[in-house]
Amino acid sequence: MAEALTGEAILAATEEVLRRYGPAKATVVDVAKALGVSHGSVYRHFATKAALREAVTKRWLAAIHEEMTPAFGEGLTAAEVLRAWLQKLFDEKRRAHHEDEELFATFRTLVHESSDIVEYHLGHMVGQLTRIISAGVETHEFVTDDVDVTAQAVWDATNRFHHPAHAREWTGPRVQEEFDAVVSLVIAGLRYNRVPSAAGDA
Amino acid sequence: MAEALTGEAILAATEEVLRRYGPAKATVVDVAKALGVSHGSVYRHFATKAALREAVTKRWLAAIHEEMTPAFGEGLTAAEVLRAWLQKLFDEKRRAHHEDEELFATFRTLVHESSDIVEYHLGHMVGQLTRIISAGVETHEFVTDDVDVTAQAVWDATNRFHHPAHAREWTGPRVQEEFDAVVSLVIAGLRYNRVPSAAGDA
DNA sequence: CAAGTGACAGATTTCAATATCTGTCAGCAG
DNA sequence: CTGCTGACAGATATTGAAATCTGTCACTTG
Repeated sequence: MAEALTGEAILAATEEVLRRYGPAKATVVDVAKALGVSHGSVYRHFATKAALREAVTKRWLAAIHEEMTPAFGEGLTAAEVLRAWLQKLFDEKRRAHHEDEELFATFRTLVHESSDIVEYHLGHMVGQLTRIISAGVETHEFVTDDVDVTAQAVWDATNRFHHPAHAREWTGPRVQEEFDAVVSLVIAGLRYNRVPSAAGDA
Repeated sequence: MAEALTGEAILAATEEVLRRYGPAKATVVDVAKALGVSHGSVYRHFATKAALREAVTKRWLAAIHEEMTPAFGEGLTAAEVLRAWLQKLFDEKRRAHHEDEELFATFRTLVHESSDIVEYHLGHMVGQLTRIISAGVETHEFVTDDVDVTAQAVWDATNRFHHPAHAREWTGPRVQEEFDAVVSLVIAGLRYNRVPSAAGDA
């Protein structure tokens, strides 16, 4: 018998099986087979198939989170940082959609079931937006009454360019242009935004 | 034999059948049965089942288009007209989602197949946005280089609140608040979009 | 005794036979 | 002639029996 069976080894094997068969066909028995153990052993580490699937997705999202740290830097305006961040997110999602097709489909499944992993992911992403917007508010580049509400609004407004339900639309020739237009509109809005309750007008 | 079989009668019967069975179960034979004719007769008026389904949806969308004429009026700012229009659209979609559940599902199916009816619908909606934004540009309330691109951007930015893929999210308690935040951000953006000189921040 | 096994019950999926549906068309009735 | 019918071929959907999968647990093994 080789090394002890670790959670990490199971996750790696599951990812492999998921890539090969896709979320619809991958079974716990397949994972066990890939590891050369009985499926009962897998259940010693992960209580249910859903838990296993979520753990794999969590691992996958962690890599994306790593990538998605805002690039604050010398002489960059908050608007530039925000645009770059949103662009990177869009690029990353597009890449994942057609390169990690099967894992992406797993992620889409989780979104559909609105698991707490997804909730955590959304919280993380909106949190990064909050950081960027706060930085802009501090330099008076952006104006807003409530950074959290505004960060959520920016997330929602760019929904079409990161929500997996719209992944099929990401291949069209006009998408980048449409993305740019939305981001420009959003950035313009950040320069002079008030939440509804406090909204004055021109 | 009763009256002649008209396209209109077939559409009404189809809508009824669709409401009763839903898009997954409704068949052309069901429609013919409801009309007391053979299904061959239905094919005399509509070349395929898809054409029939699209015609019903077209009819349904026409009613929504009727409803969705922007309410320009004395003393209303373009921002007010825009917000009211978007709110009405959101309300109407939500209503349709839970009252006309089956027809809404048919519409969702069409969106998924990206038929030309949907394309027409989107064109119409973005066209209305163009009208509203143009009016705002004329009174210098809004600023933009390209009204069409901006109208599309407004449509995309509010995607989460009218795209049927997100219908399930429309029931949460926070949705209205999130909708308001996005609309406020968008309206703020329209005031300041792509302006080189003028009104410095704050 | 910690780590893994494999047989088991109930749930879910597969598969192939069967039934139904879509779309066509020759022909019938007014 | 015009509008409708009904039988038909091929495509699609339904169904139920068999196979597989999930999750459990008493038991082996080092």
